[in-house]
Amino acid sequence: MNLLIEHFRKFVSITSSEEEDILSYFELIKVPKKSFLLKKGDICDSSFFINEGCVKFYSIDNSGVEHIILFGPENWWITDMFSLLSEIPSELFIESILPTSYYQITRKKQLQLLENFPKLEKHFRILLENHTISNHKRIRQNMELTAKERYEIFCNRYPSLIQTIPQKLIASYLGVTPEFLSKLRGMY
Amino acid sequence: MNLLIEHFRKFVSITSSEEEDILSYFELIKVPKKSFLLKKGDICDSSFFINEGCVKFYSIDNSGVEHIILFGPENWWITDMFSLLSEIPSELFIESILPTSYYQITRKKQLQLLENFPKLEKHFRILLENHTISNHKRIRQNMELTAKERYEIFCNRYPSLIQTIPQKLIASYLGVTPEFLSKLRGMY
DNA sequence: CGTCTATTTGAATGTACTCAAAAGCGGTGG
DNA sequence: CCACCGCTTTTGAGTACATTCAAATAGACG
Repeated sequence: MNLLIEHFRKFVSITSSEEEDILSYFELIKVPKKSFLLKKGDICDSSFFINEGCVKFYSIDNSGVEHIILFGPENWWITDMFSLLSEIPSELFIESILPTSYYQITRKKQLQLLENFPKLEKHFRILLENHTISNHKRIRQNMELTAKERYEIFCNRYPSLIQTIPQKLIASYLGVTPEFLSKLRGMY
Repeated sequence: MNLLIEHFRKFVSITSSEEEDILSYFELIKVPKKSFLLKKGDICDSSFFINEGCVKFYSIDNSGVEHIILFGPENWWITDMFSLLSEIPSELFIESILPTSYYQITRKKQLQLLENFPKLEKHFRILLENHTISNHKRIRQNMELTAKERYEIFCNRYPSLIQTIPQKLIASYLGVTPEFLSKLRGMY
């Protein structure tokens, strides 16, 4: 019962004889919290599949403030696509916020994987389609809703994260200051 | 010299004998401005490639305010991926803001196209990758920058749109009121 | 030319931010 | 086991960015 293979099986059928072959393209890595999978300035050459734990994908603006673009919980696929494709140094960070294990695959190996298992093209296309849908929702919500409404939606959607991660990370994801989020929470 | 075929040729090689066959999956449609390619409540069953002109992709919030998620100028690929994939009625609108011609392809035909020209899978994957990069930039900019900074970036990036489309649409894209954008522009 | 829409301007308001300080909480070492 | 340290969360006062509403002006198009 491997999470990564199960993940592929959501959209593509994989025989048990293929499993091992596919997994050989990946490296399984365990890290404690506060470990960096990617740092600003690095050229991102890999994609990551979060197997256990959670990472944050974020930027740091000119004033030194952190902005979380998205969380990568279990079962999430994450990379800095811009740096990965352009081979330009990344402006972003990927960092574990819990003890985390993840599968890493370099771009080169990913391309080989797709050569050898063309049916996986479909899998990655579907992932990207779903990701695009989420991004549009996020953009809409940031334009249409107040911080309070966004917080309520976040609580409903990620009840488990609320319990396990610091409020200031949620504030950073919602695009407000931790102080302001604290005030919102008081308004009930 | 066909824009759509040239577009495919950016990432995938297409022989001249394939051209006609590929184009047969699409329908070329011309419309005046203020025509709807998609309305809220419709199930989106097609994707659109903008050949000439420009469309806006937007939502209308509970207060009746319009929020532009993205512009689709020439050479742009656009659809409501959520509705297209889920077959749930769309919450979004796609509407021409200039006289526009576009290629339309239904989901069904697109899947057939991919069956018959599997190399196009790669093309659509790359499109989605680039789209994902743009979305992340947009999310970052909305969190990191003030309205004024976002406006300046928009002017630099889409100088041609500034000349041709109403300010209020730019305000809607930037996520500010038209009145406030007008004030920003006065501050030079 | 007249009508409709877009843009500008101004005053009052609201949402969210900054800075500062206090309170709470969790882990670590003595 | 408790005391202390560092980090997170809360609270408060003052401020800034952006909105609302209203009205005037400018532009576009039949």
